[in-house]
Amino acid sequence: MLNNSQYIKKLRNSGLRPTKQRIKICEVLFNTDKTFHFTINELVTRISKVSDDKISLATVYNTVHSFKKKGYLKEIPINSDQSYFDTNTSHHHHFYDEGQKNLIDIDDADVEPVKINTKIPGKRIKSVEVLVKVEDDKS
Amino acid sequence: MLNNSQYIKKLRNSGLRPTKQRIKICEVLFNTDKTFHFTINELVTRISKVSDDKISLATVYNTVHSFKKKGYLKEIPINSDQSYFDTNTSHHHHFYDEGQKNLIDIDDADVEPVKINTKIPGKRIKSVEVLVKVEDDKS
DNA sequence: CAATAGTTTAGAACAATTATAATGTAGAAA
DNA sequence: TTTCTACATTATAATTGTTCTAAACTATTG
Ligand SMILES: [Mn+2]
Ligand SMILES: [Mn+2]
Ligand SMILES: [Zn+2]
Ligand SMILES: [Zn+2]
Repeated sequence: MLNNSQYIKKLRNSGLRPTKQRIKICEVLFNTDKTFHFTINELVTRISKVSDDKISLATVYNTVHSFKKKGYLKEIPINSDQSYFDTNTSHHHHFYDEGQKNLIDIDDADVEPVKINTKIPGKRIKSVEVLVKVEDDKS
Repeated sequence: MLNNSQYIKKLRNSGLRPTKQRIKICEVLFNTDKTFHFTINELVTRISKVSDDKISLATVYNTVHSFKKKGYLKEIPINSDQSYFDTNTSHHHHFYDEGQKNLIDIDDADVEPVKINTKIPGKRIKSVEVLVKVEDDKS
């Protein structure tokens, strides 16, 4: 929930020039109370809804990738057809409804620490993410 | 670790005609002690190494998809670029080394039951899978 | 056998993503 | 302010993984 001048600062601090395209994408992605998940095409649609002048598809891809590199977005491997991105960059988990193709956050606090009783020599754990697949409860 | 006539039975029992292509793919996928992960292209390579006559790419795709549908393979969402498949169809978890793009099984017994302290109304949990990202332990 | 439904195949089509190369622009230097 | 330059955007082409098509082939049944 920042205003444009704050996005400009944020971009500059990241070493990214605050172009009008990047600022617009910041607004669409971050100017909201709730975080959300999106595909590139969904993002393009959102952008076109709030803005008259269009941003080229290449720029949307470029921007999403640089935001991911800077840590402002996470990529979520759910579907091998399309990349899903997440504006929630905190450590968290997901419910996924394969039927509805619906992805819902699970707060890290709502998952008790996962104990892994094995390890790989020479490797250290970087993150532990839980994916909970759900289905309709037609009991 | 079955022989051809057992694959033929298995295929027939699944309602799949035991063609020589499907039998060959069964051999490559299941005639081994260890389960493994693969992409379609890696499978095509494996096939061409053990066989003179080639199986068309379309058939490899078709077969992998029907085996997945029959429950003989699982698809693993690791990478949004390419589909990864797993000949280990038991419930288990994964270590993933993003650097080496290396995927290693974690036995279900090596992960203590994951407690999720939240739920979605009207939905029931179908599975809980843990992805542990690892990196080089350069300490 | 002959008939038929299922299968394989080469290649076309498709969709997501990335590369290209020309044009535009933000920021710094003059 | 003007100029310069590295960075950014864009339209479009290229690439890649995957699916579709429709013709040829084959396992199975009668
Ligand atoms: Mn798929
Ligand atoms: Mn990707
Ligand atoms: Zn999320
Ligand atoms: Zn596995």
